[in-house]
Amino acid sequence: MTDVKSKSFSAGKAFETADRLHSAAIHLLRRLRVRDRESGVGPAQLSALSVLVFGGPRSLGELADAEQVRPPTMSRIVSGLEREGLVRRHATEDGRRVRLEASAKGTKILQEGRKRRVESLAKALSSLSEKEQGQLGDFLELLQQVIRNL
Amino acid sequence: MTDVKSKSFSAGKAFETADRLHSAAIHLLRRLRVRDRESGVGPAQLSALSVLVFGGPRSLGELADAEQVRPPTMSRIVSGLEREGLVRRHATEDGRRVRLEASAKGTKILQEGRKRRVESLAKALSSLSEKEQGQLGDFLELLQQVIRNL
DNA sequence: GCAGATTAGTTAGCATAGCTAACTAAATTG
DNA sequence: CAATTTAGTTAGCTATGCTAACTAATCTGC
Repeated sequence: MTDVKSKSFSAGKAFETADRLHSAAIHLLRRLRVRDRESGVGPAQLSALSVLVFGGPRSLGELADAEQVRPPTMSRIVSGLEREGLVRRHATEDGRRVRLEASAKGTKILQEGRKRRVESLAKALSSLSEKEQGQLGDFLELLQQVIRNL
Repeated sequence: MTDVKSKSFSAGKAFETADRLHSAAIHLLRRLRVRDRESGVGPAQLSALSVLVFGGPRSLGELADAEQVRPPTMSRIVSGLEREGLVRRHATEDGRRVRLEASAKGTKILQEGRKRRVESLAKALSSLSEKEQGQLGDFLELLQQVIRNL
């Protein structure tokens, strides 16, 4: 709040940017959750399923790493997905590892969720100019880079 | 993925933007949560406290609206904040309503959390050029607008 | 001015999701 | 082949989300 000029990014600006990013992420997810709940699949399950659908099969540990959660957390998320028939466990040569794969049903559910999400988003985006919509894509590029470095 | 050109925002692009926003929000929060956990205050509590600190005192219902959660959910979040002495309940003329106010301790804890968050974010932002850092602020403006319309 | 309706908040009970600690089972290593 | 390491699960805690059902206070209409 004080300290107006530092090397390249003022402390006040950084504080504000951090808070706004934090708040924006929280509120965005709360809104999207409303639509996602229609699928009967929780947000963590949906996100994990998305990795399997778009990134292909992998082990539980790899999925936990991709989702930045601990193995026990991912173990339970996968149990839920398996119970609903959205993901299948397969044995591998390494008897400790499991190979997780999205089922056809899981892929379908995920794509339906995407459809609902995009409906909400498209509606929200309609208030932006075409140019701004393009900028949003650039922003996401930047944001993804920031998150990777976080 | 097909349907390359629609009126102003192709379906494929909208799908991708929706997914990327969704995924970015999830992963951003997971990362920030790591630092926020040091405060011993959960993410929902921190977000609610932030509204009281920066937006001033208000009723439980108003806070629930601001945070986009149901009253019972906010009631419990506030109970946790009160238990830790970060928020105080005051009576109002309307006997049904409570006036929620951040305590000095709550304000201090929030600002410390901000500090930790901005440390992480500043580190992540250091990989961006100065110009990109400026753009990030502008794009946040856009994102907040999208969320308000969601 | 009081009976009934409305409004604010809480309580109870359920589910998901995060964690650590402690366990099992399988593979690797010396 | 014994000891260590690695992969995953189970158990148990906390926090957050919801709906349904409750209490208490205020407002409305006659």
